[in-house]
Amino acid sequence: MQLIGVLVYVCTMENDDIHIDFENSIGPWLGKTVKIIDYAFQEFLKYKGLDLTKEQMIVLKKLHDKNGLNQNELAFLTLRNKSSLTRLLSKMERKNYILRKQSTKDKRVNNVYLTQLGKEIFFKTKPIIEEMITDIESNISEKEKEQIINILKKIQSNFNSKIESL
Amino acid sequence: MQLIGVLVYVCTMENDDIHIDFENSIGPWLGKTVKIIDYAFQEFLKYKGLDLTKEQMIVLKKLHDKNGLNQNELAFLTLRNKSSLTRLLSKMERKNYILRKQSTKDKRVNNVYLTQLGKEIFFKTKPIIEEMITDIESNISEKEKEQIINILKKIQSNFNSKIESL
DNA sequence: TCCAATTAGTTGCATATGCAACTAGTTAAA
DNA sequence: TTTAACTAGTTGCATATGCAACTAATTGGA
Repeated sequence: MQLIGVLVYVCTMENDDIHIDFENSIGPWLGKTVKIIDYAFQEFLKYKGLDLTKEQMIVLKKLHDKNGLNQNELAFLTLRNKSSLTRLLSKMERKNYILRKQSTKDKRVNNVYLTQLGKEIFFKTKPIIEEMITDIESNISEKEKEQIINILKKIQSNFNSKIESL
Repeated sequence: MQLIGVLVYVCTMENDDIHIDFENSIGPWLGKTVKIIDYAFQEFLKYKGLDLTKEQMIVLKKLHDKNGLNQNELAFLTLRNKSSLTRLLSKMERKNYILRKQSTKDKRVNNVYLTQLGKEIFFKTKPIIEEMITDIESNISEKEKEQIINILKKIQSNFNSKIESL
């Protein structure tokens, strides 16, 4: 597992940047943290023997919350491009986790449903999600959790106005 | 720009999840924030007419900090797999931003250097990096910046032990 | 000295992703 | 009603990425 070395290294790495104070800015810290979490999640899924990516898991979860969402809605909820979603769903359909059903009201629309297998897979994945959440937040106080989420909300809103103005 | 709609939507979205408290956990907030930042960054680079991805920019920056790093070191510093780095460098070499030079001391090693063009591109990119950092941190106080970086460090260290124990 | 183990980098195969162009179905306006 | 504009989803082309298997070079131990 090559990346582990990388992660350990980076996490103990101090600022090596004397040109731009890049490593002491929020952005790079966010990026690294998410990379580490994503990697751990993927490892964890593999370790538990689940044939599933993090992205596919999120789709399963959204469908578990509300079965029959259409692809547009799923793309919105999972924060991805509709073409990316198309291909994600195709892979999941091939594995028989989900099912596309053309809407009778509007033939352009596909409603997406969990299959029995998809439900089972999600059921197996749920404790992993919960454990990931616990792991991320261990050693983090309730107050810190509030703090970080508030700061993240602020950052996001900074970019909403930014993107709209482009 | 399709994603903009997505971003605006998601950022005003409240917790729709009654099964697992996923949307009020740190993980998903981190993920969304990074996605938004990455997207804005990419848009910004395109807007400025730079033929460069965020990933390539990071490589340029690392080489600007220390020209002649080998691929192994670059992979470490940029937190990516060596095979991914190989291909990233190939694309950058094709664009004549960087140059691989085989080490005479150890013929297995490639030292990587910025070309003149690579230096120019980095020079043009630098203000964009600085503006991104400013954007991310606007409306964020110095104290909050410290807070979030500390929390992120804690989260990262949670996963160091986790990954090592797998 | 010579062979085994290690190391740096590449490549095949897989995933995920965005944009732009496309098809097909729907809506709205002339 | 008929056509233009829009919408949902797909596909081609591009990027980035990880793992495993590979090559070539180096190192270290018997």
